[in-house]
Amino acid sequence: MFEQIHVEPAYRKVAAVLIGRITDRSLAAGDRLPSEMELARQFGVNRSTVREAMRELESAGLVARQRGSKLMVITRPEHQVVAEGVSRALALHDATYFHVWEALTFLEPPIAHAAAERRQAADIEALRETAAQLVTQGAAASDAVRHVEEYFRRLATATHNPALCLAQEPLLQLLAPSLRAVIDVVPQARARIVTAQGRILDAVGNGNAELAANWMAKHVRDFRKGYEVADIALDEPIARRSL
Amino acid sequence: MFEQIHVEPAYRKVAAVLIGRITDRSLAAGDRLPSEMELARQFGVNRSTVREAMRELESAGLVARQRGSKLMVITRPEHQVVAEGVSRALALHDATYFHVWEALTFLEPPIAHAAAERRQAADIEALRETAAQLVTQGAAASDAVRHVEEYFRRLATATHNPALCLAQEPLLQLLAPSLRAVIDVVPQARARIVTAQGRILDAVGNGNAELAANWMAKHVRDFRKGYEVADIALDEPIARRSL
DNA sequence: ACAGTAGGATTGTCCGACAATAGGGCGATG
DNA sequence: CATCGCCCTATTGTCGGACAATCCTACTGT
Repeated sequence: MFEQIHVEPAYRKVAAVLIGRITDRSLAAGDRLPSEMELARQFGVNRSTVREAMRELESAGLVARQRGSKLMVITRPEHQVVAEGVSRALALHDATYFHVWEALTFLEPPIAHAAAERRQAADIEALRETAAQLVTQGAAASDAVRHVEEYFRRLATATHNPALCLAQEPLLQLLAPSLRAVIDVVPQARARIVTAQGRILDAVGNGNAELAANWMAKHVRDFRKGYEVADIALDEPIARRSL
Repeated sequence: MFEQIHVEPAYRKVAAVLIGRITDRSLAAGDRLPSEMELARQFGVNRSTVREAMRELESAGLVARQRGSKLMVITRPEHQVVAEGVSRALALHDATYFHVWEALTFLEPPIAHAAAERRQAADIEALRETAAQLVTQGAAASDAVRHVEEYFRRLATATHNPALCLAQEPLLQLLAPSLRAVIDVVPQARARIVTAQGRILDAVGNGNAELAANWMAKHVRDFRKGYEVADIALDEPIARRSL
Protein backbone atom coordinates (compact mmCIF):
# COMPACT_ATOMS: atom_id res chain seq x y z
CA MET A 1 0.00 0.00 0.00
CA PHE A 2 1.35 3.40 -0.96
CA GLU A 3 0.37 6.63 0.62
CA GLN A 4 -1.66 9.13 -1.30
CA ILE A 5 0.34 11.48 -3.42
CA HIS A 6 -1.02 14.91 -4.02
CA VAL A 7 0.57 17.41 -6.31
CA GLU A 8 0.31 20.98 -5.25
CA PRO A 9 0.22 23.67 -7.89
CA ALA A 10 3.24 25.96 -7.93
CA TYR A 11 1.23 29.02 -6.99
CA ARG A 12 0.19 27.36 -3.77
CA LYS A 13 3.74 26.35 -2.94
CA VAL A 14 4.98 29.85 -3.52
CA ALA A 15 2.21 31.21 -1.34
CA ALA A 16 2.98 28.67 1.37
CA VAL A 17 6.65 29.62 1.43
CA LEU A 18 5.86 33.31 1.60
CA ILE A 19 3.27 32.78 4.33
CA GLY A 20 5.82 30.75 6.23
CA ARG A 21 8.36 33.52 5.99
CA ILE A 22 5.84 36.01 7.27
CA THR A 23 4.61 33.94 10.18
CA ASP A 24 8.13 33.11 11.29
CA ARG A 25 9.00 36.80 11.04
CA SER A 26 11.77 36.42 8.49
CA LEU A 27 9.65 38.96 6.69
CA ALA A 28 8.48 41.43 9.29
CA ALA A 29 5.51 43.76 9.13
CA GLY A 30 6.46 46.97 7.38
CA ASP A 31 9.03 45.36 5.10
CA ARG A 32 8.33 45.69 1.45
CA LEU A 33 8.05 42.55 -0.58
CA PRO A 34 10.48 42.04 -3.48
CA SER A 35 8.98 42.86 -6.85
CA GLU A 36 7.01 40.20 -8.68
CA MET A 37 9.77 39.79 -11.24
CA GLU A 38 12.36 39.34 -8.53
CA LEU A 39 10.25 36.77 -6.72
CA ALA A 40 9.66 34.93 -9.98
CA ARG A 41 13.39 34.82 -10.55
CA GLN A 42 14.15 33.58 -7.05
CA PHE A 43 11.44 30.92 -7.05
CA GLY A 44 12.19 29.94 -10.61
CA VAL A 45 8.60 30.35 -11.73
CA ASN A 46 6.75 32.69 -13.99
CA ARG A 47 5.50 36.06 -12.89
CA SER A 48 1.90 34.93 -13.43
CA THR A 49 2.45 32.18 -10.90
CA VAL A 50 3.88 34.63 -8.41
CA ARG A 51 0.91 36.89 -8.94
CA GLU A 52 -1.54 34.10 -8.19
CA ALA A 53 0.33 33.35 -4.98
CA MET A 54 0.26 37.03 -4.17
CA ARG A 55 -3.50 37.17 -4.37
CA GLU A 56 -3.64 34.54 -1.68
CA LEU A 57 -1.46 36.58 0.66
CA GLU A 58 -3.40 39.66 -0.20
CA SER A 59 -6.78 38.20 0.62
CA ALA A 60 -5.38 36.80 3.84
CA GLY A 61 -4.44 40.34 4.80
CA LEU A 62 -0.76 39.47 5.06
CA VAL A 63 0.32 42.00 2.48
CA ALA A 64 -1.38 45.18 1.42
CA ARG A 65 -0.61 48.39 -0.27
CA GLN A 66 -0.97 51.83 1.18
CA ARG A 67 -3.77 53.79 -0.42
CA GLY A 68 -2.71 54.88 -3.89
CA SER A 69 0.61 53.16 -3.52
CA LYS A 70 2.04 50.51 -5.73
CA LEU A 71 4.48 48.70 -3.51
CA MET A 72 3.33 45.72 -1.54
CA VAL A 73 4.12 45.88 2.15
CA ILE A 74 4.02 43.07 4.68
CA THR A 75 1.30 43.88 7.13
CA ARG A 76 -0.33 42.35 10.17
CA PRO A 77 -3.79 41.14 9.26
CA GLU A 78 -6.39 43.65 10.35
CA HIS A 79 -9.01 42.19 12.64
CA GLN A 80 -11.80 43.46 10.46
CA VAL A 81 -10.37 41.87 7.34
CA VAL A 82 -9.89 38.51 8.99
CA ALA A 83 -13.29 38.66 10.62
CA GLU A 84 -14.90 39.29 7.27
CA GLY A 85 -13.98 35.79 6.23
CA VAL A 86 -15.48 34.43 9.42
CA SER A 87 -18.65 36.43 8.89
CA ARG A 88 -19.03 35.10 5.37
CA ALA A 89 -18.51 31.58 6.58
CA LEU A 90 -21.13 31.97 9.28
CA ALA A 91 -23.61 33.43 6.86
CA LEU A 92 -23.03 30.57 4.45
CA HIS A 93 -23.48 28.08 7.25
CA ASP A 94 -26.93 29.50 7.91
CA ALA A 95 -26.08 31.04 11.23
CA THR A 96 -29.17 32.68 12.67
CA TYR A 97 -29.59 35.84 14.69
CA PHE A 98 -30.01 33.62 17.70
CA HIS A 99 -26.70 31.90 17.12
CA VAL A 100 -24.77 35.13 16.88
CA TRP A 101 -26.65 36.71 19.74
CA GLU A 102 -25.98 33.69 21.91
CA ALA A 103 -22.28 33.91 21.18
CA LEU A 104 -22.42 37.55 22.23
CA THR A 105 -24.17 36.45 25.40
CA PHE A 106 -21.28 34.17 26.21
CA LEU A 107 -18.48 36.45 25.18
CA GLU A 108 -19.37 39.97 26.19
CA PRO A 109 -19.85 39.71 29.95
CA PRO A 110 -16.44 38.10 30.46
CA ILE A 111 -14.96 40.67 28.12
CA ALA A 112 -16.42 43.46 30.23
CA HIS A 113 -15.11 41.67 33.31
CA ALA A 114 -11.60 41.40 31.96
CA ALA A 115 -11.68 44.95 30.65
CA ALA A 116 -12.58 46.24 34.09
CA GLU A 117 -9.63 44.40 35.55
CA ARG A 118 -7.03 45.36 33.02
CA ARG A 119 -8.08 48.60 31.34
CA GLN A 120 -5.60 51.42 31.32
CA ALA A 121 -6.26 55.11 31.32
CA ALA A 122 -6.18 55.40 27.54
CA ASP A 123 -8.75 52.64 27.20
CA ILE A 124 -11.20 54.43 29.45
CA GLU A 125 -10.64 57.62 27.53
CA ALA A 126 -11.33 55.90 24.22
CA LEU A 127 -14.49 54.30 25.58
CA ARG A 128 -15.72 57.59 26.98
CA GLU A 129 -15.12 59.28 23.66
CA THR A 130 -17.15 56.73 21.71
CA ALA A 131 -19.95 56.75 24.25
CA ALA A 132 -20.07 60.52 24.04
CA GLN A 133 -20.28 60.45 20.25
CA LEU A 134 -23.35 58.30 20.45
CA VAL A 135 -25.03 60.70 22.85
CA THR A 136 -24.36 63.98 21.10
CA GLN A 137 -24.92 62.73 17.65
CA GLY A 138 -28.38 63.29 16.35
CA ALA A 139 -30.26 61.48 13.69
CA ALA A 140 -28.24 59.24 11.37
CA ALA A 141 -28.88 55.63 12.33
CA SER A 142 -25.93 54.32 10.36
CA ASP A 143 -23.54 56.49 12.34
CA ALA A 144 -25.14 55.33 15.56
CA VAL A 145 -24.53 51.71 14.60
CA ARG A 146 -20.92 52.49 13.79
CA HIS A 147 -20.45 54.04 17.19
CA VAL A 148 -22.03 51.10 18.95
CA GLU A 149 -19.71 48.75 17.08
CA GLU A 150 -16.78 50.92 17.99
CA TYR A 151 -17.78 50.89 21.65
CA PHE A 152 -17.68 47.11 21.71
CA ARG A 153 -14.39 47.09 19.88
CA ARG A 154 -12.77 49.44 22.29
CA LEU A 155 -14.12 47.54 25.24
CA ALA A 156 -12.54 44.37 23.87
CA THR A 157 -9.35 46.30 23.21
CA ALA A 158 -9.31 47.26 26.86
CA THR A 159 -8.88 43.59 27.76
CA HIS A 160 -5.55 43.69 25.93
CA ASN A 161 -6.35 40.24 24.60
CA PRO A 162 -6.33 40.03 20.80
CA ALA A 163 -8.07 36.67 20.88
CA LEU A 164 -11.12 38.31 22.42
CA CYS A 165 -11.08 41.19 19.94
CA LEU A 166 -10.90 38.82 17.04
CA ALA A 167 -13.56 36.48 18.41
CA GLN A 168 -15.93 39.37 18.86
CA GLU A 169 -15.40 41.06 15.54
CA PRO A 170 -17.43 38.77 13.27
CA LEU A 171 -20.34 38.93 15.67
CA LEU A 172 -20.35 42.69 15.41
CA GLN A 173 -20.13 42.58 11.64
CA LEU A 174 -23.04 40.23 11.41
CA LEU A 175 -25.29 42.02 13.87
CA ALA A 176 -24.60 45.56 12.71
CA PRO A 177 -27.17 45.65 9.90
CA SER A 178 -29.90 44.26 12.10
CA LEU A 179 -29.00 46.63 14.88
CA ARG A 180 -29.56 49.40 12.44
CA ALA A 181 -33.01 48.02 11.72
CA VAL A 182 -33.73 47.93 15.43
CA ILE A 183 -32.65 51.54 15.91
CA ASP A 184 -34.75 52.60 12.97
CA VAL A 185 -37.86 50.85 14.23
CA VAL A 186 -37.65 51.02 18.00
CA PRO A 187 -37.70 54.62 19.20
CA GLN A 188 -36.30 54.07 22.68
CA ALA A 189 -33.51 51.76 21.54
CA ARG A 190 -30.93 54.48 21.26
CA ALA A 191 -31.58 55.80 24.72
CA ARG A 192 -31.35 52.35 26.24
CA ILE A 193 -28.04 51.73 24.56
CA VAL A 194 -26.70 55.04 25.81
CA THR A 195 -27.75 54.18 29.34
CA ALA A 196 -26.19 50.74 29.16
CA GLN A 197 -22.95 52.07 27.75
CA GLY A 198 -22.78 54.62 30.55
CA ARG A 199 -23.26 51.99 33.24
CA ILE A 200 -20.69 49.67 31.73
CA LEU A 201 -18.25 52.52 31.27
CA ASP A 202 -18.60 53.51 34.90
CA ALA A 203 -18.11 49.98 36.15
CA VAL A 204 -15.11 49.44 33.93
CA GLY A 205 -13.68 52.80 34.92
CA ASN A 206 -14.02 51.93 38.62
CA GLY A 207 -12.46 48.54 38.06
CA ASN A 208 -15.62 46.88 39.30
CA ALA A 209 -15.41 43.77 37.16
CA GLU A 210 -18.46 41.97 38.53
CA LEU A 211 -20.66 44.98 38.01
CA ALA A 212 -19.34 45.55 34.51
CA ALA A 213 -20.10 41.96 33.59
CA ASN A 214 -23.60 42.23 35.03
CA TRP A 215 -24.46 45.40 33.20
CA MET A 216 -23.09 43.93 30.01
CA ALA A 217 -25.17 40.79 30.47
CA LYS A 218 -28.25 42.97 30.86
CA HIS A 219 -27.22 45.02 27.84
CA VAL A 220 -26.94 41.96 25.65
CA ARG A 221 -30.26 40.60 26.89
CA ASP A 222 -31.74 43.95 26.01
CA PHE A 223 -30.53 43.51 22.45
CA ARG A 224 -32.70 40.47 22.20
CA LYS A 225 -35.71 42.41 23.34
CA GLY A 226 -34.94 44.94 20.68
CA TYR A 227 -35.10 42.22 18.07
CA GLU A 228 -38.43 41.04 19.35
CA VAL A 229 -39.89 44.53 19.38
CA ALA A 230 -38.50 45.19 15.91
CA ASP A 231 -40.09 41.94 14.83
CA ILE A 232 -36.88 40.30 13.67
CA ALA A 233 -37.22 36.53 13.91
CA LEU A 234 -34.32 35.17 15.91
CA ASP A 235 -34.33 31.84 14.14
CA GLU A 236 -33.88 33.44 10.76
CA PRO A 237 -30.57 33.08 8.96
CA ILE A 238 -28.60 36.27 8.89
CA ALA A 239 -28.61 38.00 5.54
CA ARG A 240 -25.17 39.50 5.33
CA ARG A 241 -24.90 42.93 3.86
CA SER A 242 -23.49 42.51 0.39
CA LEU A 243 -19.73 42.12 0.61
CA MET B 1 -14.44 68.99 -2.01
CA PHE B 2 -14.54 65.79 -3.99
CA GLU B 3 -14.73 62.38 -2.50
CA GLN B 4 -11.79 60.05 -2.76
CA ILE B 5 -11.68 58.03 -5.89
CA HIS B 6 -10.09 54.65 -5.70
CA VAL B 7 -9.62 52.38 -8.66
CA GLU B 8 -10.01 48.71 -7.96
CA PRO B 9 -8.06 46.26 -10.05
CA ALA B 10 -10.19 44.09 -12.27
CA TYR B 11 -9.23 40.90 -10.49
CA ARG B 12 -10.68 42.26 -7.28
CA LYS B 13 -13.89 43.33 -8.98
CA VAL B 14 -14.33 39.92 -10.50
CA ALA B 15 -13.70 38.32 -7.14
CA ALA B 16 -16.16 40.65 -5.47
CA VAL B 17 -18.90 39.82 -7.96
CA LEU B 18 -18.32 36.10 -7.60
CA ILE B 19 -18.25 36.33 -3.81
CA GLY B 20 -21.47 38.28 -3.96
CA ARG B 21 -23.10 35.61 -6.07
CA ILE B 22 -22.03 32.96 -3.63
CA THR B 23 -23.14 34.77 -0.49
CA ASP B 24 -26.50 35.62 -1.97
CA ARG B 25 -26.88 32.00 -3.04
CA SER B 26 -27.23 32.67 -6.76
CA LEU B 27 -24.38 30.20 -6.87
CA ALA B 28 -25.19 27.50 -4.36
CA ALA B 29 -22.82 25.09 -2.67
CA GLY B 30 -22.27 22.08 -4.87
CA ASP B 31 -22.68 23.95 -8.13
CA ARG B 32 -19.70 23.90 -10.38
CA LEU B 33 -18.23 27.17 -11.44
CA PRO B 34 -18.07 27.98 -15.15
CA SER B 35 -14.68 27.39 -16.68
CA GLU B 36 -12.06 30.11 -16.49
CA MET B 37 -12.40 30.80 -20.19
CA GLU B 38 -16.13 31.12 -19.91
CA LEU B 39 -15.86 33.48 -16.95
CA ALA B 40 -13.28 35.53 -18.81
CA ARG B 41 -15.67 35.79 -21.73
CA GLN B 42 -18.63 36.78 -19.56
CA PHE B 43 -16.69 39.35 -17.53
CA GLY B 44 -14.86 40.63 -20.60
CA VAL B 45 -11.45 40.18 -19.04
CA ASN B 46 -8.49 37.98 -19.64
CA ARG B 47 -8.21 34.50 -18.25
CA SER B 48 -5.23 35.53 -16.12
CA THR B 49 -7.41 38.10 -14.45
CA VAL B 50 -10.08 35.51 -13.76
CA ARG B 51 -7.48 33.20 -12.32
CA GLU B 52 -6.22 35.84 -9.93
CA ALA B 53 -9.76 36.40 -8.74
CA MET B 54 -10.17 32.65 -8.38
CA ARG B 55 -7.23 32.44 -6.02
CA GLU B 56 -9.04 34.83 -3.74
CA LEU B 57 -12.16 32.67 -3.65
CA GLU B 58 -10.05 29.60 -3.22
CA SER B 59 -8.14 30.90 -0.24
CA ALA B 60 -11.40 32.08 1.31
CA GLY B 61 -12.64 28.51 1.09
CA LEU B 62 -15.56 29.49 -1.13
CA VAL B 63 -14.56 27.19 -3.96
CA ALA B 64 -12.52 24.05 -3.88
CA ARG B 65 -11.88 21.02 -5.92
CA GLN B 66 -12.55 17.47 -4.93
CA ARG B 67 -9.36 15.51 -4.38
CA GLY B 68 -7.78 14.72 -7.71
CA SER B 69 -10.49 16.51 -9.60
CA LYS B 70 -10.12 19.42 -11.89
CA LEU B 71 -13.46 21.15 -11.75
CA MET B 72 -13.99 23.92 -9.25
CA VAL B 73 -17.04 23.49 -7.07
CA ILE B 74 -18.74 26.08 -4.92
CA THR B 75 -18.35 24.99 -1.35
CA ARG B 76 -19.24 26.20 2.11
CA PRO B 77 -16.10 27.38 3.85
CA GLU B 78 -14.81 24.71 6.20
CA HIS B 79 -14.46 25.91 9.75
CA GLN B 80 -10.90 24.73 9.91
CA VAL B 81 -9.91 26.61 6.78
CA VAL B 82 -11.48 29.84 7.96
CA ALA B 83 -10.02 29.44 11.42
CA GLU B 84 -6.57 29.05 9.97
CA GLY B 85 -6.68 32.66 8.89
CA VAL B 86 -7.75 33.69 12.36
CA SER B 87 -4.99 31.64 13.93
CA ARG B 88 -2.40 33.23 11.70
CA ALA B 89 -3.70 36.66 12.53
CA LEU B 90 -3.55 35.97 16.26
CA ALA B 91 -0.04 34.62 16.02
CA LEU B 92 1.06 37.69 14.09
CA HIS B 93 -0.57 39.93 16.67
CA ASP B 94 1.60 38.34 19.34
CA ALA B 95 -1.21 36.56 21.10
CA THR B 96 0.16 34.70 24.09
CA TYR B 97 -0.78 31.37 25.58
CA PHE B 98 -2.56 33.29 28.28
CA HIS B 99 -4.68 35.18 25.77
CA VAL B 100 -5.85 32.05 24.03
CA TRP B 101 -6.32 30.17 27.25
CA GLU B 102 -8.36 33.02 28.67
CA ALA B 103 -10.61 32.99 25.64
CA LEU B 104 -11.10 29.26 26.19
CA THR B 105 -11.96 30.03 29.79
CA PHE B 106 -14.71 32.33 28.65
CA LEU B 107 -16.02 30.24 25.82
CA GLU B 108 -15.94 26.61 26.85
CA PRO B 109 -18.10 26.54 29.97
CA PRO B 110 -21.03 28.22 28.21
CA ILE B 111 -20.49 25.90 25.26
CA ALA B 112 -20.73 22.90 27.56
CA HIS B 113 -23.80 24.46 29.12
CA ALA B 114 -25.52 24.96 25.79
CA ALA B 115 -24.47 21.54 24.58
CA ALA B 116 -26.07 19.91 27.61
CA GLU B 117 -29.30 21.74 26.89
CA ARG B 118 -29.51 21.09 23.19
CA ARG B 119 -27.51 17.98 22.37
CA GLN B 120 -29.21 15.25 20.45
CA ALA B 121 -28.61 11.53 20.55
CA ALA B 122 -26.13 11.59 17.70
CA ASP B 123 -24.08 14.28 19.40
CA ILE B 124 -23.71 12.20 22.55
CA GLU B 125 -22.73 9.23 20.48
CA ALA B 126 -20.06 11.20 18.65
CA LEU B 127 -18.67 12.55 21.90
CA ARG B 128 -18.63 9.12 23.47
CA GLU B 129 -16.77 7.75 20.49
CA THR B 130 -14.04 10.39 20.62
CA ALA B 131 -13.65 10.06 24.36
CA ALA B 132 -13.32 6.30 23.96
CA GLN B 133 -10.63 6.70 21.31
CA LEU B 134 -8.54 8.73 23.70
CA VAL B 135 -8.84 6.06 26.39
CA THR B 136 -8.11 2.96 24.36
CA GLN B 137 -5.42 4.48 22.27
CA GLY B 138 -1.97 3.93 23.62
CA ALA B 139 1.17 5.87 23.08
CA ALA B 140 1.16 8.37 20.20
CA ALA B 141 0.89 11.87 21.64
CA SER B 142 -0.01 13.45 18.33
CA ASP B 143 -3.05 11.20 18.00
CA ALA B 144 -4.06 12.02 21.54
CA VAL B 145 -3.98 15.72 20.75
CA ARG B 146 -6.08 15.16 17.67
CA HIS B 147 -8.66 13.34 19.72
CA VAL B 148 -8.77 16.06 22.34
CA GLU B 149 -9.29 18.63 19.62
CA GLU B 150 -12.03 16.50 18.15
CA TYR B 151 -13.74 16.18 21.51
CA PHE B 152 -13.96 19.94 21.83
CA ARG B 153 -15.18 20.24 18.26
CA ARG B 154 -17.92 17.74 18.77
CA LEU B 155 -18.96 19.34 22.00
CA ALA B 156 -19.31 22.66 20.19
CA THR B 157 -21.16 20.91 17.41
CA ALA B 158 -23.61 19.63 19.99
CA THR B 159 -24.65 23.23 20.68
CA HIS B 160 -25.88 23.40 17.09
CA ASN B 161 -24.52 26.91 16.95
CA PRO B 162 -22.00 27.44 14.15
CA ALA B 163 -20.87 30.74 15.66
CA LEU B 164 -19.58 28.86 18.68
CA CYS B 165 -17.86 26.21 16.59
CA LEU B 166 -16.12 28.84 14.56
CA ALA B 167 -15.15 30.95 17.54
CA GLN B 168 -13.60 27.94 19.20
CA GLU B 169 -11.69 26.56 16.25
CA PRO B 170 -8.76 28.98 16.13
CA LEU B 171 -8.20 28.52 19.83
CA LEU B 172 -7.89 24.79 19.33
CA GLN B 173 -5.54 25.23 16.41
CA LEU B 174 -3.29 27.50 18.40
CA LEU B 175 -3.22 25.43 21.55
CA ALA B 176 -2.84 22.02 19.95
CA PRO B 177 0.96 22.08 19.58
CA SER B 178 1.45 23.19 23.15
CA LEU B 179 -1.01 20.61 24.38
CA ARG B 180 1.15 18.04 22.74
CA ALA B 181 4.15 19.35 24.62
CA VAL B 182 2.18 19.10 27.85
CA ILE B 183 1.17 15.51 27.17
CA ASP B 184 4.73 14.64 26.31
CA VAL B 185 6.14 16.15 29.45
CA VAL B 186 3.46 15.68 32.10
CA PRO B 187 2.81 11.98 32.69
CA GLN B 188 -0.56 12.27 34.38
CA ALA B 189 -1.96 14.79 31.87
CA ARG B 190 -3.60 12.20 29.70
CA ALA B 191 -5.40 10.53 32.58
CA ARG B 192 -6.69 13.87 33.87
CA ILE B 193 -8.04 14.74 30.44
CA VAL B 194 -9.76 11.39 30.19
CA THR B 195 -11.39 11.91 33.57
CA ALA B 196 -12.52 15.41 32.70
CA GLN B 197 -13.94 14.31 29.36
CA GLY B 198 -15.86 11.56 31.09
CA ARG B 199 -17.39 13.92 33.63
CA ILE B 200 -18.36 16.44 31.00
CA LEU B 201 -19.76 13.73 28.77
CA ASP B 202 -21.92 12.41 31.61
CA ALA B 203 -23.22 15.82 32.51
CA VAL B 204 -23.98 16.66 28.90
CA GLY B 205 -25.61 13.30 28.39
CA ASN B 206 -27.84 13.84 31.41
CA GLY B 207 -28.75 17.29 30.25
CA ASN B 208 -27.28 18.74 33.42
CA ALA B 209 -26.11 22.04 31.98
CA GLU B 210 -24.83 23.60 35.18
CA LEU B 211 -22.75 20.57 35.99
CA ALA B 212 -21.35 20.36 32.49
CA ALA B 213 -20.29 23.99 32.63
CA ASN B 214 -18.65 23.46 36.01
CA TRP B 215 -16.69 20.43 34.97
CA MET B 216 -15.61 22.23 31.84
CA ALA B 217 -14.48 25.24 33.84
CA LYS B 218 -12.38 22.91 35.99
CA HIS B 219 -11.04 21.18 32.91
CA VAL B 220 -9.88 24.43 31.37
CA ARG B 221 -8.31 25.55 34.62
CA ASP B 222 -6.49 22.23 34.66
CA PHE B 223 -5.02 23.03 31.27
CA ARG B 224 -3.34 25.99 32.80
CA LYS B 225 -1.83 23.84 35.50
CA GLY B 226 -0.52 21.59 32.77
CA TYR B 227 1.25 24.53 31.20
CA GLU B 228 2.83 25.47 34.47
CA VAL B 229 4.02 21.94 35.16
CA ALA B 230 5.34 21.64 31.61
CA ASP B 231 7.13 24.92 32.18
CA ILE B 232 5.46 26.76 29.32
CA ALA B 233 5.44 30.48 30.05
CA LEU B 234 1.90 31.77 29.70
CA ASP B 235 2.98 35.24 28.69
CA GLU B 236 4.96 33.96 25.75
CA PRO B 237 3.70 34.57 22.22
CA ILE B 238 2.38 31.46 20.60
CA ALA B 239 4.68 30.01 17.98
CA ARG B 240 2.33 28.64 15.41
CA ARG B 241 3.24 25.37 13.84
CA SER B 242 4.40 26.09 10.35
CA LEU B 243 1.33 26.31 8.14
C1' DA C 1 -26.46 -2.24 -19.12
C1' DC C 2 -21.61 -1.69 -18.79
C1' DA C 3 -16.70 -1.16 -19.64
C1' DG C 4 -13.19 0.82 -22.28
C1' DT C 5 -11.49 4.27 -25.16
C1' DA C 6 -10.72 8.40 -27.88
C1' DG C 7 -11.43 13.11 -28.41
C1' DG C 8 -12.41 17.47 -26.22
C1' DA C 9 -12.30 20.62 -22.47
C1' DT C 10 -10.01 22.56 -18.58
C1' DT C 11 -6.34 23.75 -15.72
C1' DG C 12 -1.49 24.97 -14.62
C1' DT C 13 2.26 27.20 -16.33
C1' DC C 14 5.00 29.63 -19.39
C1' DC C 15 6.40 33.57 -22.67
C1' DG C 16 6.11 38.06 -24.31
C1' DA C 17 4.09 42.59 -24.59
C1' DC C 18 2.32 47.15 -23.33
C1' DA C 19 -0.06 51.07 -20.92
C1' DA C 20 -0.37 53.46 -16.71
C1' DT C 21 1.70 55.21 -12.93
C1' DA C 22 4.22 55.32 -8.56
C1' DG C 23 9.19 55.76 -6.84
C1' DG C 24 13.32 57.68 -6.81
C1' DG C 25 16.99 60.32 -8.24
C1' DC C 26 18.62 64.58 -10.33
C1' DG C 27 18.86 69.13 -11.31
C1' DA C 28 16.99 73.85 -10.71
C1' DT C 29 16.03 77.24 -7.40
C1' DG C 30 15.49 79.91 -3.21
C1' DC D 1 22.16 73.85 2.24
C1' DA D 2 17.51 72.53 1.95
C1' DT D 3 13.37 72.19 -0.95
C1' DC D 4 10.71 71.67 -4.86
C1' DG D 5 9.57 69.99 -9.23
C1' DC D 6 10.53 67.12 -13.10
C1' DC D 7 11.93 63.18 -15.73
C1' DC D 8 13.33 58.41 -16.11
C1' DT D 9 12.77 53.88 -14.66
C1' DA D 10 10.68 50.08 -12.22
C1' DT D 11 6.62 47.94 -11.09
C1' DT D 12 2.04 46.58 -11.48
C1' DG D 13 -2.25 45.38 -14.03
C1' DT D 14 -3.86 43.45 -17.99
C1' DC D 15 -3.77 41.35 -22.30
C1' DG D 16 -2.89 37.69 -26.00
C1' DG D 17 -1.26 33.37 -27.13
C1' DA D 18 0.78 28.82 -26.41
C1' DC D 19 1.36 24.05 -24.72
C1' DA D 20 1.55 19.89 -21.76
C1' DA D 21 -0.96 17.22 -18.56
C1' DT D 22 -4.96 15.33 -17.30
C1' DC D 23 -9.65 15.14 -16.25
C1' DC D 24 -14.36 14.86 -18.37
C1' DT D 25 -17.54 13.04 -21.47
C1' DA D 26 -19.63 10.91 -24.96
C1' DC D 27 -19.30 7.24 -28.05
C1' DT D 28 -18.70 2.51 -29.17
C1' DG D 29 -18.47 -2.31 -28.82
C1' DT D 30 -19.82 -6.31 -26.26
